[in-house]
Amino acid sequence: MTSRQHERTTPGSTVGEVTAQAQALVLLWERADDGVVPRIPPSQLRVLGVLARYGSMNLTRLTQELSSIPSSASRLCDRLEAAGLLVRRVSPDSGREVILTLSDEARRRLDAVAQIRRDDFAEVMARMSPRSRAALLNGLREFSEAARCGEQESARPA
Amino acid sequence: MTSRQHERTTPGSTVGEVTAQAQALVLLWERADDGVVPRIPPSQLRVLGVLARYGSMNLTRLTQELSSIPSSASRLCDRLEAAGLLVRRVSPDSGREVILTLSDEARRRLDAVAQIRRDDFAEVMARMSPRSRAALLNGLREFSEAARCGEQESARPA
DNA sequence: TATTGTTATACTCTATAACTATA
DNA sequence: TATAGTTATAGAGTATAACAATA
Repeated sequence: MTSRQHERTTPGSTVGEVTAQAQALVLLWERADDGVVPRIPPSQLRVLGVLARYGSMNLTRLTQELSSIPSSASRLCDRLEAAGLLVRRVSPDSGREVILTLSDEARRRLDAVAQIRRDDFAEVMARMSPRSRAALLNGLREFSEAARCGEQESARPA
Repeated sequence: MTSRQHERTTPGSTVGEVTAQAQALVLLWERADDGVVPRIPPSQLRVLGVLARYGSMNLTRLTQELSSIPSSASRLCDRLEAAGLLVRRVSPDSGREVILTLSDEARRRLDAVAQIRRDDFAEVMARMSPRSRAALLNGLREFSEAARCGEQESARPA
């Protein structure tokens, strides 16, 4: 399993170039997390991000999304609940499941992070040519689409 | 300071679209960190990443790069040193400064993470058209260049 | 005296293991 | 009996404050 089929269809040099050039974008993306006040620890922010992307879910699902384990996720939820960022309630369908939901305050904080991020990106993109901005947008759109398509079979085995 | 000049030169809708579509790339990027075995905690991996990008540095510089404080960074270095991933030695120029350097083992581990990342990206990019891959690469190149240009003045104030 | 870095203490984060409760 | 989740306990991560050593 050291070599894969796709490495014959997509030149490794292009893949290597993309990952190398993507770093600046990733660093700028992550920088926004440090900018929100009052500060939210990275682990907690990650939980909020998962819930914002996929909606309410139970603890088992959250555990999977975090590549974590139930006890760690449960502790995280303890702190988020204490901070008023998360609501935990028993599922109406199954008495042993818990439904995790973002609080309104959590949504406001996530909006703040997203706004910081857009400001950071706007500052960089203002220095790009319109043509480059369009290339970036289209490239990212196709990448997102391709990532969505492969979401099912590409879940990394435990 | 609620509205900025660049928002008049780059349409906010494009910026919003790019940040929205960039998420899939960022998530895939970050996923590689969970895949390295034996596992390296995110904070430690972040330190290694900083040292790999900028080379050896003293603790004050590392603290700045992490948006952290000296005591936290020093503790992190304690654990990295104990794990054999980092070498701490007194600077030959100044007896109160410490030079932090990656160990060979750290470089091997970082290489492993990078390889996982390239494999993940290759798998997604194999589902893109050559044209889209080229657009993505060029867009990211321009973005990186623009980010580098603005690095000086855009350091967020403490 | 200012700068560089470490240490004391306390709280947050994560994992292993043991546990409770529901299906 | 298996599944969903929580609770000990211990080690990793982070910040505030106090400290030692060098410039």
